Amino acid sequence: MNEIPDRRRAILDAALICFLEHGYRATSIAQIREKSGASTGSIYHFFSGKGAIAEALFRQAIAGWAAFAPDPSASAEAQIKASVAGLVIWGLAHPDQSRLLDELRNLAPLDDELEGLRAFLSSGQDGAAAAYAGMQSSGDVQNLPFPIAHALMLGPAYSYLRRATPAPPDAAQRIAAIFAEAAWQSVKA
Amino acid sequence: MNEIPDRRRAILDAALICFLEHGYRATSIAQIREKSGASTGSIYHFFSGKGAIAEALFRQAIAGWAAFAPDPSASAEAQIKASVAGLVIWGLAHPDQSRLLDELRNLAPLDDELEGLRAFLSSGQDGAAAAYAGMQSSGDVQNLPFPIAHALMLGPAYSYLRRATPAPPDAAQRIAAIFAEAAWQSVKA
DNA sequence: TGTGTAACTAGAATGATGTTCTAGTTACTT
DNA sequence: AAGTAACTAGAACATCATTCTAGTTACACA
Repeated sequence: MNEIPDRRRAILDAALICFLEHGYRATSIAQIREKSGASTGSIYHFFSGKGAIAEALFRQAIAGWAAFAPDPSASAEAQIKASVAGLVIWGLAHPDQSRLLDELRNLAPLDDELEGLRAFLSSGQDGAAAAYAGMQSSGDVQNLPFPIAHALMLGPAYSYLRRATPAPPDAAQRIAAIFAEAAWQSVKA
Repeated sequence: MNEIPDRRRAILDAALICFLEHGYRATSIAQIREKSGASTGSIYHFFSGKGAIAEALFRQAIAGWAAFAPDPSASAEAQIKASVAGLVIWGLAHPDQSRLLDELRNLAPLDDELEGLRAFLSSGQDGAAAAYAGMQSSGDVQNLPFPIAHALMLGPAYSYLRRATPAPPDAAQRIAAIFAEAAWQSVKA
């Protein structure tokens, strides 16, 4: 079995707290070192650098959102609405992690430290593009270039969550429904 | 007339080139120093730091987009469509500057160097909120909280431009029309 | 039980960066 | 001609991510 060493776990926990509190850039290795109790050497033993720590946390956070993944056998409308609503509901329930994801997603193309994240992100992009292509060929959605369709569907949710504050579940449901409906209206055939 | 080389302008020009080429974060003061021919001291004489240079360039770039500002006497539909289409057309004509604006806009809330930019951005946000409130009270648009309406209208364009490549004017017009139409459909009463 | 090897840890050294400091030099006013 | 404010230069400084060197532990195997 793959047991995660305590040190590695402690480093990740400390880094998550620091990243949520001060953001990725403003967090120094020294802060992570002090909060985790690990030494510089230990940190660089487990991770190739600050970017690799962020990447590990990114994958961990995205797992929380993945629970809302749409059922591939559902209708195009249901899949798209579920994707968008799931993103909004998860984001409003975990605004800190949501903002961290957004920060890292935007930083990745520009920051060489986050090169590993770029590959991970573009693979996710490929999956979404394939799913949209399927809906297109069954005539459920408009025949748009994927970058445009993607922006139409998820752009509003990303943009909103960037500045959103925590919301109680019922309010989050209402807000999610607005974005889900708008997404579907924007791309439906 | 003594045509003294304008140090301030040279610094801004050099910084713009560096920021467009490597991004804000990856640009060092040393690079700006070398490209502009100014010394470190000169740079810090004219600007309080790297963030202040970015802020000056940000205001300069936004002036280019402001040429597309909608006519306040037009209908709500025309104003909203003009705003979104203008953003997309300008962004596709100047992808470098557009990406720089986006980068700085996303970095501002997280980077203490860019504190000055935060005030500037939130003042712009206030103006947009007031304009939307006016359309709301005349019953032209849905009664949505402004952060949601803003995300619905401009989120897709922001999201698209972040990854877009230069496009010829006719293609840009077509793409802009898609986003403008979607924005209006998302918020119209 | 001893021994060798790999995993792990520590913290000092390194190199790069943004910023500040000190000491000038230039331009303009009176 | 003198004074002063604007400007310039580049060394000094503090902080950061990262690398390096020298250990210490855990554990397989004799």
